[in-house]
Amino acid sequence: MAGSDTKERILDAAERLFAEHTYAGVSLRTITAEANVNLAAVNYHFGSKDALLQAVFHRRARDLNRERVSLLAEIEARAGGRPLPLDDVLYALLAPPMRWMSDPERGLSVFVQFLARCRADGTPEMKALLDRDVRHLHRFVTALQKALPQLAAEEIYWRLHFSLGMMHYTITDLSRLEAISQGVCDLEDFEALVRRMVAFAAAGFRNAPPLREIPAFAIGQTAAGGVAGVQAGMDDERGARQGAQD
Amino acid sequence: MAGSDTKERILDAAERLFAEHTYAGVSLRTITAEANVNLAAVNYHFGSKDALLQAVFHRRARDLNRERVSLLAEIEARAGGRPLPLDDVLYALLAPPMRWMSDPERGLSVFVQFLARCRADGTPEMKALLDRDVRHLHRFVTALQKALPQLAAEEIYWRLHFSLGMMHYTITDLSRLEAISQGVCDLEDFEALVRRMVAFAAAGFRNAPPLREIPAFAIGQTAAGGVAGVQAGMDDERGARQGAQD
DNA sequence: GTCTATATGCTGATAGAC
DNA sequence: GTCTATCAGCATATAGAC
Repeated sequence: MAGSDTKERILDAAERLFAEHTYAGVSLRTITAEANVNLAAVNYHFGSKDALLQAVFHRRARDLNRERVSLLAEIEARAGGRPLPLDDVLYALLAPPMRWMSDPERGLSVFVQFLARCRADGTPEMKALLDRDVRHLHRFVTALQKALPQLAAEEIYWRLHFSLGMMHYTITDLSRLEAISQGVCDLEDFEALVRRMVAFAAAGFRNAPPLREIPAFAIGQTAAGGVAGVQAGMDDERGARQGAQD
Repeated sequence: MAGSDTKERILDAAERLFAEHTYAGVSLRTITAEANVNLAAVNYHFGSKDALLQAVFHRRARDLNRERVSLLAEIEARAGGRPLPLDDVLYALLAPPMRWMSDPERGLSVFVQFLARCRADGTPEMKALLDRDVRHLHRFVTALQKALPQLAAEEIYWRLHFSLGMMHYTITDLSRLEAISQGVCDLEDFEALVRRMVAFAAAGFRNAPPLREIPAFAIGQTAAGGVAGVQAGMDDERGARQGAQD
């Protein structure tokens, strides 16, 4: 038990710390201290910090993939030859990571956050690991086209991108919504969250007009200095005041 | 010119490198080499690496805030006392960072990515800096309520969150869409991108049903091992195969 | 497998010449 | 303001006792 347990404890600690503090932001000393193992154990069991990162990834990626395949298959089977129900396809796309996030034992939850953090990290190894998920997304493109046959492929891609953004942001920045809503939104009810997310995305897929029917916006075209800037993570009144030089 | 130019060059280099490689992932040596200045210049001009980070933030945050305020004001003025047009409010929320992203001189573009990266970074200083943007978002909550008076506050918060996710993800992970669409989507046309994004979000705001009218999903409730898992950044077939142990 | 001790290099920060 | 030289500390990784 001893050896295997050490390995698992290292993986757990690394997963959690990487998810919270970035790959470069966590040292092996921090990881081994958190895992209550000796510093040298990481290099003994994994070879290097980089190899540890990949081990954290691969430990759960297999289960994730297996579960995803079964869910997709279930939807196709239910539909028979009929067009796929849009809401179900979007549910298959968005629900699984949300379920992982709500894992009461926190293990899967941490892994999902770890993966989201990996996307944000700039290390080449990370990129290489994550840039391989394109093939899988093509399954969803196909499924979405079966659900909305009249929609052009370009529109499918963009709306899929927007839907992934909703999910990704929910994984990484739910704390921000907490700060905004100040208790109005129940952030613990992941079942309701998934239903809201699917409904919002489905409405976008179904009801957004194609590009040619969207009018150009006339706002903010006047001022010489360009248009207002507001951004997800930074347009902060106090921050901007601090930044002001007058 | 010499001193001020050095400061600017350091800020430019730090902004770019932090955006790409994380705060912890970039050393002062890398920054000063990139900026073609002496290593000691950072500590002379800014005091510390941490202070440099904050300086990068504050350099452009003021302009960002100023532009945002003027755009919001323009929309309110155009509406007079009438209810605000939903699409315009969403345009005010989503368009500015997209415009910054499309800055041909790349300076503003890098800053937006820098800010998105800050959100992903776990350093306490970052968190403190970014957690102050809540007040500004309340303006948009109010504006959205004026645009959709019948919508409950809870729904407004969630849909605002989803819309911010679309924008945030577009800033950080547009390369993924490029990989998926393989040339079908034009990622250079930010004006079209903004129109698509606003249209998708507006459709979600307008047409998504409230929670009580969204049916629960029956998929994936059967298997003992839980439901499929698919996530934005990781469900990779090859990766999962590598992770498999059989 | 687990530990201590250590090798080697890079980190942020500073002192002091110019 | 800019440079060189250097500090003290921490990083990853490894060698070798137990």
